[in-house]
Amino acid sequence: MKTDVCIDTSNENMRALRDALELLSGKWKFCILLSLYMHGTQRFKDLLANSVGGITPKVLSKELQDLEDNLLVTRTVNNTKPVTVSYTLTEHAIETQPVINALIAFGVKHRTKIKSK
Amino acid sequence: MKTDVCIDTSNENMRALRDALELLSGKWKFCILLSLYMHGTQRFKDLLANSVGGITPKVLSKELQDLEDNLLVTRTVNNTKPVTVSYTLTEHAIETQPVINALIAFGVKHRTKIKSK
DNA sequence: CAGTATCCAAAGGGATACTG
DNA sequence: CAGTATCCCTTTGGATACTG
Repeated sequence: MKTDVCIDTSNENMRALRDALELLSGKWKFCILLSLYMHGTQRFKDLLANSVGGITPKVLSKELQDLEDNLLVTRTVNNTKPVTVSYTLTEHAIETQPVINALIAFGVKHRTKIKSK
Repeated sequence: MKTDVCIDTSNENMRALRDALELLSGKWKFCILLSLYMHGTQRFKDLLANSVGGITPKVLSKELQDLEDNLLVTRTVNNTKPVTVSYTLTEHAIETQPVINALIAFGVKHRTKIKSK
């Protein structure tokens, strides 16, 4: 007798994948990270109006908090008048770079693939 | 005078990233793909009960249709009694492998990072 | 400027039962 | 076995206005 398919809940890869998705899945997190990669440190206003097109302040605020809680971005209040706030990637955020690069590569290839359908 | 920050809507990377996310974001798509990578061709029942823990038939059905529409999986009806259906990754699905690997790697590292908080 | 508050619509997803 | 159908709840996200 043979147990043919193992249950993936007990699988480490599946577990790690689900962890990653729980944090990063959704419409905005990767876009924010990419924007910070490309432009470096940015202010709330810049993320809102320029680099992450279409996001609203409420959503951006919430996404940035999630990223901060998970040690992927740092929030810095600047001594300016009026006060400005800067967001920067942490060292740990480097770990997301391969994911983003792979997603972009897939997006590019997928576009041409679907076009030729 | 200097235009300091470009609008990312016109950026190819951001565009590709958003395309990829539109298709692959969510709780299940990557899990289904990973499961097919690990176990090879599988039947609906196996994906449902064994390899993708927790998904319901309605959702699995819908996710598989999405993946099929986007040329990532192939659906095959087998000549058995009762009828069975097999799902296999397409050649094009190889393009998602780097994303999944990167997500898993991130998930592993992120777990240890957050634990030590 | 950097958010929050409020309100609301749509999508995602789960439980359960049912069908060919 | 491989799905669909129905119902319903939660989450996500958008519009808009407001505050320190």
